[in-house]
Amino acid sequence: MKTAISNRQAEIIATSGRILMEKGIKGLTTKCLADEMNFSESAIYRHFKNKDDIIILLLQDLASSTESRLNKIISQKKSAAENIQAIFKSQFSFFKKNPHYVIAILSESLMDGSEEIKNELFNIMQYILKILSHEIERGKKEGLFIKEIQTTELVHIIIGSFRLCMFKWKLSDFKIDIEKEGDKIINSILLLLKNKK
Amino acid sequence: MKTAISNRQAEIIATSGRILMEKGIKGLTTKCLADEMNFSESAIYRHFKNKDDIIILLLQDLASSTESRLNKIISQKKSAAENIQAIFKSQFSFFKKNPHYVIAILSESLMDGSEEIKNELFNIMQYILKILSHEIERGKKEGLFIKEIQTTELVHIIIGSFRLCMFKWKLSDFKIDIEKEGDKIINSILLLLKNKK
DNA sequence: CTTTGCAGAGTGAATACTCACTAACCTCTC
DNA sequence: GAGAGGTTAGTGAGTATTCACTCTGCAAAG
Repeated sequence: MKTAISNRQAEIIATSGRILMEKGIKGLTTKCLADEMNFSESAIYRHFKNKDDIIILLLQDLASSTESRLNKIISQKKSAAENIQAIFKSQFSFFKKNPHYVIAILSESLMDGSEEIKNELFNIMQYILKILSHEIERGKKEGLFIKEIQTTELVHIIIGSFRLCMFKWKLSDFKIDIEKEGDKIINSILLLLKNKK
Repeated sequence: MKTAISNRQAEIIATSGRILMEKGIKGLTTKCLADEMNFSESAIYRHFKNKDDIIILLLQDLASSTESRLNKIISQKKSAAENIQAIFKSQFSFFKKNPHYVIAILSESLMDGSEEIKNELFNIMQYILKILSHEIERGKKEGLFIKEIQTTELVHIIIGSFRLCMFKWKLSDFKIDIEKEGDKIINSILLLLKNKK
């Protein structure tokens, strides 16, 4: 399905990322993209069918990089708590290096957009949900996490906290130290999850 | 400061709410608003300086109704846990009746919009933050909530969970039973907050 | 001589907002 | 109680701008 990405396409999605950071979703227009690429608007359409396809490629990039990154972590088979911590740390450090993805993930305009884009966003969310659920179940079986609360709810609380971190970070124009703030939240959550003996 | 709202203005913000539900933020255009009001686009400007002012009034409505609603709850001086539960229940039942506010609250386009709109959204968030912090501090003093985690983090976790509820609800096109789902989350959170003796 | 990569000019649709104008109504005065 | 003067709420035709996207043509590469 996935055709190889040309150099030019890679450049375009990289530039799109930069624009996302500088001007937000609304700033990501074909005109702006062409300006930043130092070529004309019409040149874009030599490399992409339409604007949606640019965003889709960008999200596919995020999806595949997220999956390979997190799969590596959970394959190490440490404790559930350690894995969850490692997942969060990895997410925060990755987004710190690539904050433009946060703009895409939190964007309602993308969510309201084309069906394909929506699916890409869903896939990413579903994947995170899946591995978090798995780790929590594992933690419960190990007797480390409280069993009184359903996994679904725990995952909800974790993801909600994570998203709010991202949201606050974006609101601060990415000036907050997200790794520091994120750490605080992970540790608090892990403390809450701990089984009361 | 606040001048009295005319009937027409009230009608316009009510219609805006309906449009928000039917067509989302993107659908809330002056043309659409005029169509739904059965008058011309220009007539809007007899009642509002500009489109932003319509949204500001809508958010001010939300703010004042939220404050009076929640102030009543916390003034009853029940236990912190009961208050937090009542706050959530009140929020969920209010939003169930007025789901269009959820669209406004979760909207990034509004957040990226005018400074005044952003301030309105901030005020609402700040208010919720304030009363939740207060209740949690109270719960800690009463010895009901765990003291090992800072209030800031606990509030973050609670608000994050709440926002994710809203987000999922909106994603489902408001088909999920938000009061039921919300209840589950409140109870889980309150269980987590409980002091481990 | 065909494909690739681009430029330039343009298109149609949408958007928030303005402007000149008007019909209906209210109130005061003679 | 009839006109004068003013207000209110509306119309319809526009404006400037922005947006994604298209069409035609051109130059270089293979």
